[in-house]
Amino acid sequence: MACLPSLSLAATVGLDPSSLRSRVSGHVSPLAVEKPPGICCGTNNASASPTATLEVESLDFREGLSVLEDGTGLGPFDYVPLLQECMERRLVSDAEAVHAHIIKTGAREDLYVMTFLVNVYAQCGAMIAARKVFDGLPRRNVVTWTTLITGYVHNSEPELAIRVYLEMLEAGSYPTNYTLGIALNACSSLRSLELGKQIHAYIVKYRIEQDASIGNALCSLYSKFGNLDYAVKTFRGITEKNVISWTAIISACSENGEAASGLSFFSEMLWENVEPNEFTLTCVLSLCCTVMSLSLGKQVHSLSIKSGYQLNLPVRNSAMYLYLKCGLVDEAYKLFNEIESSSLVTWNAIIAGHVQIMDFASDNLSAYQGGTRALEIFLRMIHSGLKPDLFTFSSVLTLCSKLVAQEQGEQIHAQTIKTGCLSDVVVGSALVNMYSKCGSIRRASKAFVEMSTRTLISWTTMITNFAIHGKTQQALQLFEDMRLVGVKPNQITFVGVLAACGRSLMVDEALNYFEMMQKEYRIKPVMDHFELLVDMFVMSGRIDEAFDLIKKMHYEPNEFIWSALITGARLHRNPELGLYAAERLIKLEPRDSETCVPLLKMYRAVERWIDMLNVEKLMRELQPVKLRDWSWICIKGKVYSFEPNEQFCPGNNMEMHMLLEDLLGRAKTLGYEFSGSSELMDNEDANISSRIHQSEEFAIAFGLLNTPKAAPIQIIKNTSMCQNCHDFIKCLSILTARKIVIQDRKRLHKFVDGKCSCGDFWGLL
DNA sequence: CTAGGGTTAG
Repeated sequence: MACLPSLSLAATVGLDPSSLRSRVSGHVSPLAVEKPPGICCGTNNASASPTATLEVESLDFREGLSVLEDGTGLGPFDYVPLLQECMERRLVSDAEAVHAHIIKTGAREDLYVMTFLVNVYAQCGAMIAARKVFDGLPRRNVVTWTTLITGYVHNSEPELAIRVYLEMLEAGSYPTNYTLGIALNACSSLRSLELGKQIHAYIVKYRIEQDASIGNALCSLYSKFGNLDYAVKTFRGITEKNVISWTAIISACSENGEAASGLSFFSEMLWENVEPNEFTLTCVLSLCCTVMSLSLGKQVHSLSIKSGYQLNLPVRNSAMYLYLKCGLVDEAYKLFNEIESSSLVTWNAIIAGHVQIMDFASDNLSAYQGGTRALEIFLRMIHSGLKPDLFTFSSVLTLCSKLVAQEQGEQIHAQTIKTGCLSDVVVGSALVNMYSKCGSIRRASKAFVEMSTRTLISWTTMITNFAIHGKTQQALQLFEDMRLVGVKPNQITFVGVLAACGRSLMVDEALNYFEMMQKEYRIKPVMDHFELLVDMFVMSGRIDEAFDLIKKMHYEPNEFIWSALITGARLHRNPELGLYAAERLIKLEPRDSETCVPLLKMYRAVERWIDMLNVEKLMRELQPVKLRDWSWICIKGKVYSFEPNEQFCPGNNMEMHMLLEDLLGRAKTLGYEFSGSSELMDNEDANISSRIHQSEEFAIAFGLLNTPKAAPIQIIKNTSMCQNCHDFIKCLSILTARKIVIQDRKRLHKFVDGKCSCGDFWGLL
């Protein structure tokens, strides 16, 4: 067989395993038994001591070279320290300098040195140079071949790696366990299970699965193909498990969403007295982060310091990320600032961490402050000359969606196009979400249509966002499209679908989908689904059905559900049900002051004054954390925050007040009426004759004064809007001819020409 | 042969 198989994937997959086997018949022993001394350590002249030569290690690299210049009659091993230095510095120019020198002194006759050189070029990412050196060699051994294959795998060229692997067999070299390991790795990068299986068959035939190098590679191969059971089986079969075996199985668990199993493998590993290395620790720290176990994470972190890995970058990145996500922000910053040569991953981690804790910060205020900080960090990162990648873009787009920062989001959109990152599904999905959350459903759906591939999350994002914008038909249509394409919806998809139905009070459809979710897709309903359905029943005046559903839940209903039922009971004059629900709500010790408002209204309606006083007392206790009303606006990458009746605004206070008073006057001519404070929590101020400005009104005024004419005004608010402001802002959208977008606690409001996209449920409540 | 950072809801 003179010619090599073609490079195409089809051809490599179609490779006949017998062709592999035939080459080794009669040669089982070297394959199964012989362990090569290593890829970059010597195979020949192993007795010669590579380090006992010139003392170049203490010298500067260039000086080292010049020492060599002066020397005469150098042996090949004189190059070893220099080549080692090259490996660490990873500079092609260094490698070239040494290479030239090697040619000059004739050391190129030495296979060990030349193999090392191939490895150096490969580590520098210079695969063309590596290949050239390789091709120029008069002879090669299996280590040389394996080195080249490894280089291709590490430089993301698995097709070439496989091709070289086949060339090697062709040339009559027998793979070692290392060669097979890296070849398996190439298969997993290629997503070629077929070829992997062929190599596996070969491995099984020669009974070398128990070998650590091969077993480890198999373990991670199965893991990458989502078969954790096989990975575990392979791991268990390895006779002499090393640290790498343990790390491989732990990371396999991590990869397949089995964080808890990963952690138990880790503890088993410690029981077996196997010492974790920096790879293990990094992976375990990330598992602690997944399960949000700060206490375990702290222990693992101190273990890594004790083991001498405190300076290892991945370890530090993981620890930093863990502390940030568990709320130890100062601790995380300490690590961040101490990292000297921070990598892109470091920056990505601190940005992503901030974005994620926005969801579960103890109060909204600190969440948005965290978001502000993340935006600053991102801008600082750009300023320092680092190039953002897929990870950065997806996090920052999500950040923009949470900050309702469209201007910033648009700039990032442009960047993703320029860098080619937009073709990534995750980035694409994040972009869709960003435009929608900034109030532009049109651009969101354009971005969605332009995606070349879509995942479950992409579809879910778009469906949910149609629902948020009140586009029920589009949401449901898209859901059907998604099913047609064969993508299986998940729990969250149905949250979007039910929300879409709820928005249009399509009760029957909602119930159909609810049933479909359970019967056809075997998805257990969670609290979110019940909340949406109860809400829909209440809005439709079907209180009894709401209560029936609550009784059927196999969860303890939460405060939002009782609160919705209370509202329904009050509106539809069912005091008994209302009082019952109130009792249940109070038992839950509501942590959210907004759920108490319906409670107060109901007690007042049935004249239960003592109960009312008690609830008010309860609310006063909650007040400091929850009731403070804040709004934010993001302009040119800066976030400005506002409180009600702002005394010290970031802008010109007087100008903002005057503008608001003027607008208020003109709104009245449009029929706006101030109906007293509808917020019961502001009861003290309810009698004050002058109108109180809520925080979002200041934010709008600031936006009007500081953005170009006709630019949309985009705001976030940590509490729910009151009806008063809602009416007023409808007028503002006419008076100022601007689109005004407000993301409040509960929903997205998009005010255009006096109308809001939220569907105006206010009248009902 | 083994490691760190990303997207959807509430």
